[in-house]
Amino acid sequence: MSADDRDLYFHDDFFYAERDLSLLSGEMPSGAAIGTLQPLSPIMSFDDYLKLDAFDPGELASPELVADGAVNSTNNLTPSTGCGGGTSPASPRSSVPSSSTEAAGEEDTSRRKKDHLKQEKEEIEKDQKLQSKADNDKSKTLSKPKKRGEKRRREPRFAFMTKSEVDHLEDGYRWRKYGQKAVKNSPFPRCLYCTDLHQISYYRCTSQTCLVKKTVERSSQDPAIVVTTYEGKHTHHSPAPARGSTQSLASPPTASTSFCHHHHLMHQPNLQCFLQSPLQGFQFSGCDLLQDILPSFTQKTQP
DNA sequence: CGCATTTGACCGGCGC
DNA sequence: GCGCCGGTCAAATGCG
Repeated sequence: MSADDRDLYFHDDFFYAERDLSLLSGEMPSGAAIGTLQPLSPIMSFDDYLKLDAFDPGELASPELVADGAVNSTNNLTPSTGCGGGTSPASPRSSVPSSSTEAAGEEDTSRRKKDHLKQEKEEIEKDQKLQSKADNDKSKTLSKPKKRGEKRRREPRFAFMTKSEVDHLEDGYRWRKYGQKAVKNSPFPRCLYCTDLHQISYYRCTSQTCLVKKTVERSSQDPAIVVTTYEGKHTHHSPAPARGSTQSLASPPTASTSFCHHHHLMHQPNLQCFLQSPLQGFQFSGCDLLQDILPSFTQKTQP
């Protein structure tokens, strides 16, 4: 990335941390964390945040606020504050609590209530599941012993946005990819000029006792931005180092990048006024073009 | 050889 | 009730 590119994305008043950079992607020459969610302390880095013992999304904010797009209430896009203007509030390391994934959720309160009610039941089921899983261990003798009927537990989630060339950012923990899907949630379900789908990757912490999951997707606004959504809480203190190197943690830039050249070319110039607010989500400054291109983001409704 | 990734199939929730 | 879609599983494959 060139200096010009940096200028393109980072305004004077938009804070980004080089430290996060190096942490998040060792091989990234000049990539930058465009913003990391910072619910606790504006000083704490992405890395610190993740490793924090007290790291508990459920405690960072009430479930109402954190769980499943709850932040939506504060995720309204404020129409603009002038490009450079920067009213980028407060916390420098601003974040996008409710990224495309979250925002798209748009779960209503009833649904969250449901989830809440189910939570206890599901937790029991989950424990049982884990138990049986441990029992079965490697002896998966049965072809499909998995009981799929059980409902999933919805952990509080939160998202980080990071400008990175790699999809999977190194956060100190080991992750195992267990799925990848093309999502339609994106404002660009399909590129106008090609048929590439906006894809999302699903990762799980490799620690057997840790149930933390995360999803990684390219920002719908800027393919150069990686939106990482964490779900759950690490139950272990020492993140296991990647085997060998960071290779297992960070896939090559081209490995599973979901954006197409068109996106990249088309939208980059429009993101120069891209701002973030920790509590208010995105802020677009004088980016009419961007709003035209991202109607679903600037407004909830999509044509 | 062991672990990670890929990828198609499958499942469940939700909206219409 | 049906279809869509997000999320997960698991066999196949790749890689160190």
